[in-house]
Amino acid sequence: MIALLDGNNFYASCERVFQPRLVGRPLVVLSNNDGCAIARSEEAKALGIKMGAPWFQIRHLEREAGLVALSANFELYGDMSERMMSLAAGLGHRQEVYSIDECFVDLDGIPGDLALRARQIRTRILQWLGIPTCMGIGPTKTLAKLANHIAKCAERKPGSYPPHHAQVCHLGAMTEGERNALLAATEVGEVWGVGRRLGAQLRQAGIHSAMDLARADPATVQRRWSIVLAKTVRELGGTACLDLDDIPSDKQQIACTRSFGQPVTEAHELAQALSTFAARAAHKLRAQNSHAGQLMAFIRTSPFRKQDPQYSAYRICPLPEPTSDTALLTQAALAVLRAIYRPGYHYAKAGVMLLDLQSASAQQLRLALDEPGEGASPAGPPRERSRLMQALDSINQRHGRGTLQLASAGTAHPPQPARWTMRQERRTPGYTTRWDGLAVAKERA
DNA sequence: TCTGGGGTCCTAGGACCC
DNA sequence: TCTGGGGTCCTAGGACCC
Repeated sequence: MIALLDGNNFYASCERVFQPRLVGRPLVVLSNNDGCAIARSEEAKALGIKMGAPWFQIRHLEREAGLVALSANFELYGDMSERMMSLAAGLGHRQEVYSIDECFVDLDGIPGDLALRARQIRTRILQWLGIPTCMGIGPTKTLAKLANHIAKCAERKPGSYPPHHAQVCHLGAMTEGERNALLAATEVGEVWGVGRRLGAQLRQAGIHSAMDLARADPATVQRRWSIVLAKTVRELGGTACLDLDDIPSDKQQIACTRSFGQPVTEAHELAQALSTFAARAAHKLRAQNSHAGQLMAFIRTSPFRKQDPQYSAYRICPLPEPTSDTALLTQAALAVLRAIYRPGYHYAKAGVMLLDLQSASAQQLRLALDEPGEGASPAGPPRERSRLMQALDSINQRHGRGTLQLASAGTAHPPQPARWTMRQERRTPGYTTRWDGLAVAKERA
């Protein structure tokens, strides 16, 4: 059996832990730049706020319905996530952290009543961390996901499923008839791996519920759609096709892209933004001990501003040899910028992607046929560069991101807000991640 | 005025190989 | 009339996930 645990309205729940006054009130967490709603409390959902709703379209609810909106505080959510995952790991022997608020746990070899155990872990996470969760248990990942969906709906939407499945739903501990009834009551679009497009196509083909899909012929599904969907069909039938991935593999690409707080027109502003993004991506790259063989950078105007002239361009820059050096990657990003920048546009977004990633420990060195020093890098001897990057990372780790950076990323210290930096007007403190953000239990008199 | 960010996997088709 | 056979690698685009 496999369990899937996820945090309810995770970002909103994280904020409520430190601001209990928000409990019971409609609450949304906004994307970067306070652009749109990316998490909603149950009360906010009840107001009809959709996932991804632009803030400017729903902000009237602040006044009319007491809606509270906060800027996303990803540092806090990441830290809360780690705490939740370490508690969830107690469920079984192997855990796959699937996203910031979800994990699969392998329950094979765990004796006793699994649903009871799940409820105990759930209670512990609620008590120790303050985050409400739901759990689904099933013989495959897809069924565990489905069970989790049922557990959530049974709790929130009375009448959708039998109430005893609320919070914890164990598909492996019920009769076939009971399980089939639950699958038949579930829209096919709710199945993991069925998105909007596939959902519409399946309904057109007369497949409306999860039960219909489970009963479909995998070979036919594979011919008509894809092997991915055929696996989903088998998984719904109880045959495991997706392994638990408990040892995360290295990323194949690393990106840092941002929408700007305000439109940007000048090349030097874009250069500062791209420098910052390249440095951040390079840091992630070093964290997984990889090198990048290629770098992609792009700049673009806003597709939402239809009255403005539109421009979007990117270029891929092959690197002379794979590297994770911030200076070399920044150089490449700025070279791309020089090639694609056109004056006269209101740029709204830019980004850097690192591609062709490979292990740093198995590096293919360049054969230096026509160069003075063997293996010489334009920035200096590779080993010293590597130590320089280690020093950079440890200083920034200790004193905070942006303490030490390249001059091309901006020279003001502390870094000043610029047109390209994010708007985050409603950000809460780093309650668990910064000394100056510690929650105050009681003010001194 | 105002619309997020970061990933994965699969497929079809073309280039190229012997 | 008749135009091989079998394979790999790469890329762009589509679909999905949270």
